[in-house]
Amino acid sequence: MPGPTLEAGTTKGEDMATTTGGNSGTVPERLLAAATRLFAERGFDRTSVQELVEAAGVTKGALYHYFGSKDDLLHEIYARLLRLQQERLDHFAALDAPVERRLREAAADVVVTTVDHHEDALIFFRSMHMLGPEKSKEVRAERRRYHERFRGLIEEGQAAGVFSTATPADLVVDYHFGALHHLGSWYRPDGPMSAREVGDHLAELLMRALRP
Amino acid sequence: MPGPTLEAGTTKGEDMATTTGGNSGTVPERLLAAATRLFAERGFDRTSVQELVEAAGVTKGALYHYFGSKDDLLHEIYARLLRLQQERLDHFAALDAPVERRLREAAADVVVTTVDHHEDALIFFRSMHMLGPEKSKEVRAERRRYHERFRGLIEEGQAAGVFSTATPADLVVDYHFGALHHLGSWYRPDGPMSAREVGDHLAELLMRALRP
DNA sequence: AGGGGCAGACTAACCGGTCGGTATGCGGCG
DNA sequence: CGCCGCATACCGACCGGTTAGTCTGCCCCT
Repeated sequence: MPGPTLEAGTTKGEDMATTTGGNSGTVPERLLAAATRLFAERGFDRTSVQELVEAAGVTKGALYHYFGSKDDLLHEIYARLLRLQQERLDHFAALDAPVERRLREAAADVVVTTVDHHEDALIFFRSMHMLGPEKSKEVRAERRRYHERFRGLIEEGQAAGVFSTATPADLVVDYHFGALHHLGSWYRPDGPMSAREVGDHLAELLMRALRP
Repeated sequence: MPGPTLEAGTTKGEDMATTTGGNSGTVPERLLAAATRLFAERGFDRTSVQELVEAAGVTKGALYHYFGSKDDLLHEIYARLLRLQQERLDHFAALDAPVERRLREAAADVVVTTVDHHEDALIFFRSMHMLGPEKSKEVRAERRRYHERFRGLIEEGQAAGVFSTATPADLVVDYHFGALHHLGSWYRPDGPMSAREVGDHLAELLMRALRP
C-alpha cells in the first residue's frame, strides 16, 4: 500500500504547459480532480475506475501506480478538505477578539469554504460511509477534533455568560453543521446569493440562537 | 411496470402466523422491511438484490413480481416517509393556535418522526440522488411542497411581526432541515437523549433564531 | 543499462433483471 | 359434487454486461 505521492510529478515542475492531451497538472492531481468531479456528479459507487481514468486522460496503470485503491482516492479527497477546514478554524479560533466575533467569523467562514469546495463537501457527506472501517475511523476522528474545537468556542462563550446555556453546546454544533451538510443539496453557485451572503446569514442564525 | 401491490397477500388475511420460515408479514412488507434495513446499513448500491431477497426469505422471482425494479423499492421507502411527514405537518399547521406554537410543535415533531424512522431518513438523505430522473423529480416535487408548507408558517409569523425578518424564510427552513438531515449521522437511539428531548431542543433553537 | 512511470489486455467475481416452470387456490360448469 | 381452466404467487437457473484490481512489458530519462 504505497500511499498517494501527492507532491510527485516531474521533479522540476511543469516546464511544458498542457501535456499529453488530457488536462494540465501532474498525473495524481489530474486523477484527484477527475475523481472529485465524477464522485460529486454520479456518486462513488457509480463512477467506474475506467470512466475515471479516461476523464483524467490516463489509464488504470497510472491510477494504481499512485493510489492503492479506489477508496484511497476518496480518502484523499476527504483529507484535503478536512485539512483545509481545520486550518481555517484554528486561524479564527486563535484570533485576538471576543468569543462572539471569533465564533461568528468561524461559523461564516466554514460556510464559505464549504460552498467554495462544494464538490468535495458533497462527496464528503454522501460517501463518507463507503470508506473501509479503518479509514472511516481515521476520518471520523479528524472530524471529531474539528467538532470539539468548534464546540469549545461555544462553551467558552457560555462560561463567559455571553451565550445562552439553554441548549447543550453539542447540539448547537450539530445544528450548525447540519446546515452545512445540507448546503450542497440546495445551494447553487449561480443562484441569487453569494457564498459570503449565505455564510453571514447562517452565522447570524447561529448567533441569534445563542443569544442569552 | 406493475407497481407495488402493497395490500396484497392471501386474499383472506393471514390465517397462519409465521408462515414460510422467513419472517412475519406479507411478502411485499417483508421485502420493504429488509430493503430498509439493508439500504440504511450498507447503502443502496452496495446491497445486491440477492442479499435483499435472502434477508426477506424469498427469491428474486418474488421481488420482481411485486416491484418493477430495485429502484422501485427505494422509491416506495421514500414515498412512505414523505406521506407520513406531510400528514403530520398538515396536522400541526392546521391547529387552532398562534403561529409560534404551531411552528414550534411542527418543528419538534418532524425531529421526532425523523428519529423514529431514522433508517428511512438515512436512506432518504443518502440515496435520493440514485433514483432515476422521473422518480427523482417526483420525490423532489413532493419534498418541495413540504418545504413550502413549512416556510409558509415562518412567513406567516414574519408578517404578523412575531418572527424576525432578518433572515429570509427559505434559509431558515434549510437551516432547520439541515439539522434533520444531519441527525441520522450522530443521533443514537440508545444515547442519553430521547427523541422528544432532541426535538424540543432543536425547536427551541429555531424559535430563538427567529425571535425578533 | 537500469528503473520509474505508465499502457492496456486480462480475469474472476458479481450485478440487475428475465423467463420458463411449478404449486396452490378458486370460480364456474356440467 | 367433481373437475376443468385459469390466475396468482412464487422459484431459481440463466444471461449479457460491468467491475475493481492485476500483470506483463514498453519507453524514456538519467
